[in-house]
Amino acid sequence: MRLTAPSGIQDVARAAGVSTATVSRALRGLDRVSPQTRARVVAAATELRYVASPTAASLKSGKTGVIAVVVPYLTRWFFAHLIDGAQSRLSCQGYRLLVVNIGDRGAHRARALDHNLLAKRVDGILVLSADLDPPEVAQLHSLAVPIVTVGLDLPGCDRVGIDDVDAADIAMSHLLGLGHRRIAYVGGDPAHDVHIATAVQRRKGVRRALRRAGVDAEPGLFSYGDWTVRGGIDVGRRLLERPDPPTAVLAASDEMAIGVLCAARVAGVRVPDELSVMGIDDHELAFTHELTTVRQSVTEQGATAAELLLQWLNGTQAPQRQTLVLPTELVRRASTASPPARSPSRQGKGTARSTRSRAPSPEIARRAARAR
Amino acid sequence: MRLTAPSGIQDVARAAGVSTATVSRALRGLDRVSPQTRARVVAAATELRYVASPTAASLKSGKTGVIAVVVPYLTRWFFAHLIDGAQSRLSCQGYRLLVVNIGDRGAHRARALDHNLLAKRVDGILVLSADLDPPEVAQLHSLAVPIVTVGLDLPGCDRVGIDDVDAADIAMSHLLGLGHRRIAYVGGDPAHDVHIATAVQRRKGVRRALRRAGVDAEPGLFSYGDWTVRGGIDVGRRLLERPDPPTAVLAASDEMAIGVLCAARVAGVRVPDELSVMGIDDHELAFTHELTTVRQSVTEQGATAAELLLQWLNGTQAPQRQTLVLPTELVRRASTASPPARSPSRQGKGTARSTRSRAPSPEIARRAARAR
DNA sequence: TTGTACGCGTTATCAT
DNA sequence: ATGATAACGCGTACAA
Repeated sequence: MRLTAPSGIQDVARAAGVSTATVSRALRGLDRVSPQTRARVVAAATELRYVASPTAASLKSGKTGVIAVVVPYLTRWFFAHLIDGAQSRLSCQGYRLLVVNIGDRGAHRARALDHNLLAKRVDGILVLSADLDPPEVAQLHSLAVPIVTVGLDLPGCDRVGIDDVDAADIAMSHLLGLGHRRIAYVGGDPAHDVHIATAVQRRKGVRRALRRAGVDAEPGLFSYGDWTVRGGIDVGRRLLERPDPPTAVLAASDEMAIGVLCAARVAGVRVPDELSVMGIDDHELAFTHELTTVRQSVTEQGATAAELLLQWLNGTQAPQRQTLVLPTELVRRASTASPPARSPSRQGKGTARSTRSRAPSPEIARRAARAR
Repeated sequence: MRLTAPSGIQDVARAAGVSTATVSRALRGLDRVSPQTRARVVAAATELRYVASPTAASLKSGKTGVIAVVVPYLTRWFFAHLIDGAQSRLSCQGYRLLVVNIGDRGAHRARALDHNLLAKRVDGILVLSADLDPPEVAQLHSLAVPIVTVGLDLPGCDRVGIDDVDAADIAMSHLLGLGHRRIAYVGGDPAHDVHIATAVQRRKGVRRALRRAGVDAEPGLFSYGDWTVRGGIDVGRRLLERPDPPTAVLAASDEMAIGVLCAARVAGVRVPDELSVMGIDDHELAFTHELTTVRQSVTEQGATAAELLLQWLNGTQAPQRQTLVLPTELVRRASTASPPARSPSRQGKGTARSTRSRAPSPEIARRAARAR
């Protein structure tokens, strides 16, 4: 009952009339301890408010019960949900979660990932869509603990993610299926997120859908944003100022799509009457803005990654060194519709082919419909 | 260069031709080590890629370099930003951050806060607006480490927050200043967040502003939400279905305000022409929805709380056991305007006094203007 | 300024 | 099923 001296394993051993070894075994639920003995030990431990020192336990066992999650941002929707998913799974199994925020390129990164800060401190690592360069990856590997990633490939690591090519294809096909032909794409900058496949993959999906529909990919309608609302506003404004604005915009993230929506509002362009807008993610913002999008369950990706890591740590399952692909799904809302009847303000210097037919091809329609 | 055996302090001592004690002193930057010796030791340590085992160091020193942040949610805007602010400050000082998500009332809470899981594991605790009941608080105190809170009072702990009464007053005064008299308030449920002052304080501010303006607080216009968009939608719909709907709605959070906005859209009520809506927070959603709100810097609150904790841990400053109040600021956007000209559909069973004059009193106008 | 030696509080190995 | 004891790897009085 005294608060002064936290009791140690010896105190419990004495109180229960057994050795420290038995206390340790009994309290950790190991076998080869008689029920009566265990009961006595547990009683004594409870009485003395004994809690094993995790530091001492780690020193001997080499296990810390801590998993590091490496992320570039904490506040963005995508990362907050990844962390949340991982956290819930990890805490169920008694693991604790250490947040490593490496931020957006810069001096902090080196410090955050410094070998010293993580060495011997964590049992495993979750890399959540963080764009690490080779030296940084090497640092993580030098820690010699299991690593599972979400959204990027790391040699020798399990990976969880969605099929980004397909997600973008689904989105684009939805717009094509509605009859749009002048569709702008606001992607992630592949020159920025060098080692993350997302930006590249989603653009690939966009091109695939266009190709299948027989629509030329006009370079002027492809632009980059920084995945944020603010970035979407900038790109959206530029697109709407064009002499031959698109009838639809697909953004690689909901946040950028919302930015485009804001730009349209400022420009007085009605959505979806004059402009269709859609994103990818199904962010909370997408719902409140009635944004059509392609849903991915980010929380589940985080949880799945954690699950893989735990299986590895428990020895239940060896690393498979391959990607676990989670599903995506088209979510239709009010921000997309068929393009306006052919307006007179068209036929700029744009595509050579331009629009050919209003009705979507059967293939496109089927594809656009399949996700739901 | 070998990856097989991580080198220990003895290896370094041998390589540098000194004792382990000197290695320890040299590497941690303590004095009483000659520059030459230190250089030799550092060289040897670098060469051998030596990193002191944090577990062993903790066992001896009693310090872990880890701070626990206790939160009820990870993904909500408010909490993600608090964590972000705290994290950036803590990592600057070499502390690491352990996330403790206690969730929303239920079995998980007990487990997450269990003495065992935290005992001897962290040097300090940040309680970020988590609604802990007395037993839970006792558990935290039993860990015998410094605690700093954001948004709630804990006996003997420093606290960081905003003046919630004032924030709500500013918001309400803005609406009153615009000429609104039938103003609904969507608050947080004080019966739910029992130990968090926010819900109570903000409602107090609302009442204060109404009283100052000489407007009766009609009970029917006061309702509760769960701080989420979804909750705001429900409340908003009910408010708009009333025979005598309000001309303005103030929600205690931007997320609920956005919900009201969604409800208005569904009901075909134009904002701000027919209904003014405002929130409190300055959430990212507020900007994209052009929502008028009262801004609080949540990131800064997290950072400030971390700073206080660090001062305490470094012995720079003793705990002051008082609240550090951060400023708030009115942000005018397009969701608020003067109420529509007296419509014929009014004069229900409502207030006895009802509207008295269109022009706001000088006091109200002054107050509404002062925040910016 | 530097080295020696003990202890931090467990867990794991062995013997019983 | 249980007990004795040696690590685990470092920090730090204290001695030199």
